[in-house]
Amino acid sequence: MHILFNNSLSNYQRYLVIKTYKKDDIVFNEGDECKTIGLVLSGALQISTLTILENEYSINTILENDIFASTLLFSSNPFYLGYGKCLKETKIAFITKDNFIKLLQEDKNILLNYLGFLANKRLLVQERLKILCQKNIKEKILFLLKSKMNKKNTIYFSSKEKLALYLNIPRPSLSRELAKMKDEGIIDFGRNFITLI
Amino acid sequence: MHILFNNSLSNYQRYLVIKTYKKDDIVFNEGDECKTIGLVLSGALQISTLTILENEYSINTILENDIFASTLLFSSNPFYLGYGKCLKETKIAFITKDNFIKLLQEDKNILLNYLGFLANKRLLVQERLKILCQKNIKEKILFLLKSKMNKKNTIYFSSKEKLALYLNIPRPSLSRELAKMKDEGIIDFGRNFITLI
DNA sequence: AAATTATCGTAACATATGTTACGAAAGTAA
DNA sequence: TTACTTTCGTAACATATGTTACGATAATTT
Repeated sequence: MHILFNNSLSNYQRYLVIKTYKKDDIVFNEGDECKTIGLVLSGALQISTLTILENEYSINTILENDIFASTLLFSSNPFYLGYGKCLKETKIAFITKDNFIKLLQEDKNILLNYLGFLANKRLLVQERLKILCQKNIKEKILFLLKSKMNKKNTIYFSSKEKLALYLNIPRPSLSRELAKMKDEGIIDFGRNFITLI
Repeated sequence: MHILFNNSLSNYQRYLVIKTYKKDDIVFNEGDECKTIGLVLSGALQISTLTILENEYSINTILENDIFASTLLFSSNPFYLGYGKCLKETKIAFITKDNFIKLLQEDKNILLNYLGFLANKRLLVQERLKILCQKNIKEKILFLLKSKMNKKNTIYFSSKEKLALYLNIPRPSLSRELAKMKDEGIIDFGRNFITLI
């Protein structure tokens, strides 16, 4: 099911513009005015945003069935702070602000879907915030486990490097702490999982 | 101006229920189902949420002209994770989910106000997230300055203790780093301000 | 003004974490 | 299989940060 539309996209043709991009195509540039919300229908869009401090970019990848610019569009300064580039062939549906408002007002399902989407996004960010606020690496790992583990007390991840990035710590620091906690008998872990004992 | 309503609240009487609480009154308890969004019209509501890890509460204060439970109401598990207690006499307007949806669909201004409110909330959280992701205290302080300072390159705060809490560091660590940066000639600071040089 | 309380700066010390480098293990491709 | 690349664990070292305590200063109350 689509994140916004319960019915087929074709029912909403008059509200949206669908564009198809090739790999490395630029979707928007830094400084462009943000006039539309964007739904990634397929492919992957990489958003690189200039950081305030240095001339570096923080990177965020929008995958299939996700939405971008949803916050920016309704903020008081709706200009892109970075650029968006496609990582592969990507199909995006754009909806102008006016059309989007119409959709939200006319279609209760879309409104509910969108409010649910925003709630989920916010919960994800808040969870990360809480993890980063833990006072040391051990607590970060435990918090992550308790909030994300399944019924078998296990979390899975693609790589330790990615996990360390999410926890905002260097990978060797993560490895060291995991080894220590395994010694203490608190957890077990493998190449792509951690289990709480 | 009110955060949701452009006109007088009395125009929306049939959509909302206004309650007045005394100091220390409980507005909701942990485990209660969240069926309404709440607008704090005056006073202050302190929300204490149980943390996952320990039997501790994280505290969040909702002041006049702010909204609470806006995320919870549209999440998949809408039950309060903590309790809400009034810090002084407090007036709150409650709107049921159904009524709130009606308001959003029928009144374009309310929809826009609410989307703007959510956007601002999200930007605030993201900004804090970015600060916490800085690799050391100096960078945290600089990031804070560059994102929040006024035209005179200055930020103000109520106390160093509060600032340290926001940066998620101990107060003495903040003091030490500020002194160091003052020595280096990067900043100036006083009891309730920091200026970038 | 005096007394009391809250906020803050400072220092000494302990320690958790960052940094760097290297070899082992796993994964991938030829 | 072999060669190559990526991911990972480990260790040694440097350092930033946490912790604790105490006096100074500012703010508040009496």
